[in-house]
Amino acid sequence: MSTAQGARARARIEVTAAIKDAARRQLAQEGAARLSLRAVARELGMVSSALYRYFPSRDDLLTALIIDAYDSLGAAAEAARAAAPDADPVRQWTAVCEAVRVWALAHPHEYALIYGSPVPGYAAPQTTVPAAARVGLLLIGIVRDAHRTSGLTELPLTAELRSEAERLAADLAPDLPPEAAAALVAAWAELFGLVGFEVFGQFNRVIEDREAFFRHAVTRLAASVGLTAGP
Amino acid sequence: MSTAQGARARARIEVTAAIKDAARRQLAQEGAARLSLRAVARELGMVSSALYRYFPSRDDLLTALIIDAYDSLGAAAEAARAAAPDADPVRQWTAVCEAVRVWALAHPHEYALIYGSPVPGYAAPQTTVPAAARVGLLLIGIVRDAHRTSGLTELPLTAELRSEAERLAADLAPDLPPEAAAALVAAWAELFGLVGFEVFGQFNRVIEDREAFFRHAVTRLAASVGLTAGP
DNA sequence: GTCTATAACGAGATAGAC
DNA sequence: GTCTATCTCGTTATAGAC
Repeated sequence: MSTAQGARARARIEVTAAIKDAARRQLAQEGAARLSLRAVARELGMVSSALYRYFPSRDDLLTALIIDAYDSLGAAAEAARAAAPDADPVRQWTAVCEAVRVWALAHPHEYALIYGSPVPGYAAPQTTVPAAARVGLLLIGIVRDAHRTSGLTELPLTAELRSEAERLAADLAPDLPPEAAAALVAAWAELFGLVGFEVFGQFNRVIEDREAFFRHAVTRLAASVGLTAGP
Repeated sequence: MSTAQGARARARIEVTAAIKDAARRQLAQEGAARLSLRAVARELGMVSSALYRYFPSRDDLLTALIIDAYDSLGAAAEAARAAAPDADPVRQWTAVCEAVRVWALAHPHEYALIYGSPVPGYAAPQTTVPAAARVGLLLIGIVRDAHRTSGLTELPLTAELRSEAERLAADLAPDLPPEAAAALVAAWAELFGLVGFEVFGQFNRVIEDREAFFRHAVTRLAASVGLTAGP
């Protein structure tokens, strides 16, 4: 009976994966706002009520897709950092940024799901937070390690922002100077500005060699958080 | 008869505006993907086919909303520049950036329409280009004026990007050094990364004092394009 | 000529009875 | 799970009011 249970569990996992795959295909065609459980069921030859065995509501299916997207992006970014030389924080930074860009260009609809316009009527539950935080935490880790080992270049901080920057540093990385914490959050948002503009077509007819442009921009972002090239 | 024509023309303008207003209200509730001509007509007490006298198709209505949004944002940004001191390019830059942020926070759904995820099945026609370019051209103008009068600080440029940067400068502002042109385009995208993260909720539970944070970030963006404070 | 209303099409969603 | 009756949608053809 353990084999029977195992088979059942395996079947459940497979069907769940098939549902998510079909939903992702629908995401590409119709967008998240029009994601329809019925259409997903139709594509799978199932009846819509059967889907509710796997996802209690459309929003739960959306949540699963969002978490998967964040995790897929996060895994790609983490792998890129792991493959970059340990001693060079700028190389690590640019490797992570480039992995984000490559993933986004390969999965534009999932990118739109997590970094595009919010889906009307949908509010992301707290369960998405850990997956959503992965790329940010990775960037923090790079800067923190560089701070510990080779140090950061000095950064400016206006008086107006001091208390917010101190709160930020306390939350994100207590060992980091507040200047670096504030610069890090800004660079994080700016990175996704660059990626979003490319994925959503704002660079059409503006930039030709987008890869070179991006590499240059994220290198400057690395400098803006205080990173300097390793040996 | 000129009065009769004027009355007709005025009525047409008024009805057109009412349709767009209702459509904007629908945009906020349902999102662009679900914008429905019939719902707009219903809200106005019209019949759906009557709308076709004003907009030949749903996509044309969307296009009109997009152009209006770009123009509203562009006008706000241009007014902010005009109100900032002529002699201080950094103040002008931050004034424009802050106007973009304020407009986006006041019109989140229209912001999503123009800088969020693309609407599935909709391709923006070339007629949106002039309106879409207004903010970018404004930022270019600030940097170009600063270059002419007070000069820019020196900027780096990798060999890899040189040809792209030269093409960019030739397209956008032939009098600007290629370094500044490349930095400008990057800062432009990064600005909308900052704004998008705030409007779309990515800063929730991360940044408290978003206004101070934003001001600090765009001041650093101004430096990244070579601007220095005036007298 | 300019506009609105009626009716219809084909496609798809939805709710409920069975 | 299935079937059906009733919604929605974008769009068009047509007829008539101003």
